[in-house]
Amino acid sequence: MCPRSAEQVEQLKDERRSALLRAARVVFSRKGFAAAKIADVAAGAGISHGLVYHYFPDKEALFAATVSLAVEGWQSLLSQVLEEPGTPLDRLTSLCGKMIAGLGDEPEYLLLIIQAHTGEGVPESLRALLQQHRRKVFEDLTTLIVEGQRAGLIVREIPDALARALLALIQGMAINRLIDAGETPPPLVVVTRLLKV
Amino acid sequence: MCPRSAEQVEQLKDERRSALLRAARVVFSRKGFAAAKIADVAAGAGISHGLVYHYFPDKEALFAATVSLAVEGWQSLLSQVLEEPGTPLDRLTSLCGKMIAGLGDEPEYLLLIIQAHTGEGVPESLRALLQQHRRKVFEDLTTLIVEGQRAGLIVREIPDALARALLALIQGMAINRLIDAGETPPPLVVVTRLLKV
Amino acid sequence: MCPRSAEQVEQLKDERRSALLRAARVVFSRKGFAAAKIADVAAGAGISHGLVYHYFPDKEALFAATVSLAVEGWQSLLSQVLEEPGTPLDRLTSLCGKMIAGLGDEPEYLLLIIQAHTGEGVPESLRALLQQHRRKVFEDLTTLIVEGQRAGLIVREIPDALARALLALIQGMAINRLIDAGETPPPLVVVTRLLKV
Amino acid sequence: MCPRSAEQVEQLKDERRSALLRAARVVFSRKGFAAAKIADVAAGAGISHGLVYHYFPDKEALFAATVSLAVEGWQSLLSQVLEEPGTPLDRLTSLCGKMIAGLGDEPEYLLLIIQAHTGEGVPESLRALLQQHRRKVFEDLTTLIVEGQRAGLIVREIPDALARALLALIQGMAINRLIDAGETPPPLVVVTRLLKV
DNA sequence: TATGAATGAGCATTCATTCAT
DNA sequence: CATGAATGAATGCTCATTCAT
Repeated sequence: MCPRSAEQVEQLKDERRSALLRAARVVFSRKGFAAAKIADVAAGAGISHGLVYHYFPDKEALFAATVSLAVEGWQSLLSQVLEEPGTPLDRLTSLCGKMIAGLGDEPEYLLLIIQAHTGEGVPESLRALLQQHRRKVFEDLTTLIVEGQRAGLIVREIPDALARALLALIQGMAINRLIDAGETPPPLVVVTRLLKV
Repeated sequence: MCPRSAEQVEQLKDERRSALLRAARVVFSRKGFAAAKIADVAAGAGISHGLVYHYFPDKEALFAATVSLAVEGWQSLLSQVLEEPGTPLDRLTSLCGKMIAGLGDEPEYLLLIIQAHTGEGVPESLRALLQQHRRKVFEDLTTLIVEGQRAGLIVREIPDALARALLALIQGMAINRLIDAGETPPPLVVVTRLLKV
Repeated sequence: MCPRSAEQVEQLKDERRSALLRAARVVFSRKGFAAAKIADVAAGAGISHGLVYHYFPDKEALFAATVSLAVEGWQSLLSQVLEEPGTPLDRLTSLCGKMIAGLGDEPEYLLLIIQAHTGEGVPESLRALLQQHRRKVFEDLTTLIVEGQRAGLIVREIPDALARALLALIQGMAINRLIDAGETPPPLVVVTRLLKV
Repeated sequence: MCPRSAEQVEQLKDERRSALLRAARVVFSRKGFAAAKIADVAAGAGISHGLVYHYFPDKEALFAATVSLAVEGWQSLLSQVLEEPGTPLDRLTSLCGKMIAGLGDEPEYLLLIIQAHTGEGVPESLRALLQQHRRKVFEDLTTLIVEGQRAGLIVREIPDALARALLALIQGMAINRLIDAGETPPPLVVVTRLLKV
């Protein structure tokens, strides 16, 4: 009845929703959409499987929300880096550093996106979101690379090819992180060798 | 009954086994172990789903055989390249070229290995095989890299880190190939920038 | 705490109980016991689904109460008509008229009784109540019919058969009312043709 | 391999399909769509629940097929009677007789149609089929009644009202048959009293 | 051998019921 | 008392696996 309680209830709901999404990120990224069990996600979030359906209408919606969150995380990371000071190469280096650091905390982001791309039963709307996201990332990367090339800081290869290689490298690192959690990723200086003149 | 017939039968069996494994490679790599349906694989090989069980005892065995084949392909590619003439950098370049070319024909190999690593229901023996494979690949790569560094052809970063980065790049390219079949992979010269001094 | 409040509370409870039973009548008669959702009934009564359990111990009890009410309505209609003045045929005609009129307001009574008869999960006690009710209705009807026959007002067919036919006709009309709400039931004069000499 | 075997297999499939539809008719008519369990139908047909899905894609399709069959049975009965010789009253009497006799063997037909009309989760196409069926039955009955009235054999009430009453009576009898299997339905002569002058 | 009918374990989803607030 | 979050049993449906033909 009192506002405090209502707020707390609301907050609890949000927390649980977040916990669900966190658990979903782990489960979906490791197993893919089809193999992931709602019961696993629920267990990961510490709730009963039935309760999942109070927060998301079905497995597909939970997956879509999880992937959307990952995409948003990427987008915000990207736009944040784009506004940093320094040369284009500095910014690309910062981006790679942040992505690599992110792999430590949340190695699932990239995996999720991969699963969503390749998996079955992924709704078309989600696939469209991902395509759009992919295009945006490439555009931003390519823009930075071209700027860096003009400044003479980045090697004069086809910018698109460089962007593709950079992303492939980061994604590959995410996968290796998942395959072997103990392994340390290659240091940043190795990654940026792809770009430097 | 007559030997000829028996041979033909034997040959037919082998052909079918191969067809099955080919279909399985495609289906498993795209959907993962759990989401792949035996019926899909059978349809891909042009036989009834019941007949699959004349060639493999169960789904797990079919998956294990498929992954083993992929691993063997890698191993043979690797050992073949190691015996090539030329500098260590030449050989590494050749390896990368072959792997990239392979992505065009059979982009599934790497994906399969990833699936096998992360999936559920993968038998321990298969996981062990993969670990061993992984270790061998790293060893060989590292050896080549060290040789190249001694020859002053390869940059003096931690060899293990370079090997890791190279593999991550190739794997990432395989994934992007799967996500967007139309996309052309980055050219070899971009890939080898990771290594060159 | 004060008596006034207690009374009001009591009254509120009664009103809510009635609202629940009214909503339950509609929902149960249209969907049957199994398909009816407690949440639907609660929504129909304008309360939360949890509150239903303050008024009825479980779904079965709510159903039983709903059916009992329908039975009581029938019984009271019947006993009221039996005490009316006029010939037995007059009273039967009056009964049919009231029943037909009732279909307009509350077409669910008969349906409910049918649902209770055929449904699963209906407690034995309820089924017994219905059997007894059925027997009583037949007895009363048959008595009236026999009287009417003695008075030469009702056709000399087996009284039990006439009673059965009359009830079947009324029930069938209730069903058609439910199937097609726009349809007008056959006029009373057609119904009583079953009986008249 | 031999044609005999193939035929037998085909025949077995048809038989099982029929057995399924027979079981479905019983289960659906007694419980309605929502409360009927696929497992019950399967058990009634003597097969496992999984096999049901080799014959019908889902519960809804099984229900639709069951109802369609019932509708077809009605339609064929009706058209058969319409071509019989004799006066319109003779034909109506024959129709009622056949319907009453049918209640003995397959009391579910009418109930099914009722369930399909009132139930939840019934696809719109099925509902349309039923509406159309209903309209056709009314038309045919009304035509017969009008003819009979012209011949002076049937009472001069509103033909539509007579048709409605006749159908309601038959439906009510079907329900009572279901409620109390032991009970004998009213004799034909009582039913036709509705019509005769 | 080859087929596909048959079985049943497993998972997504729903909903009656409970209970903390 | 009133709410709706939480639980878990039940049910539709899928699919790996078996086996009669």
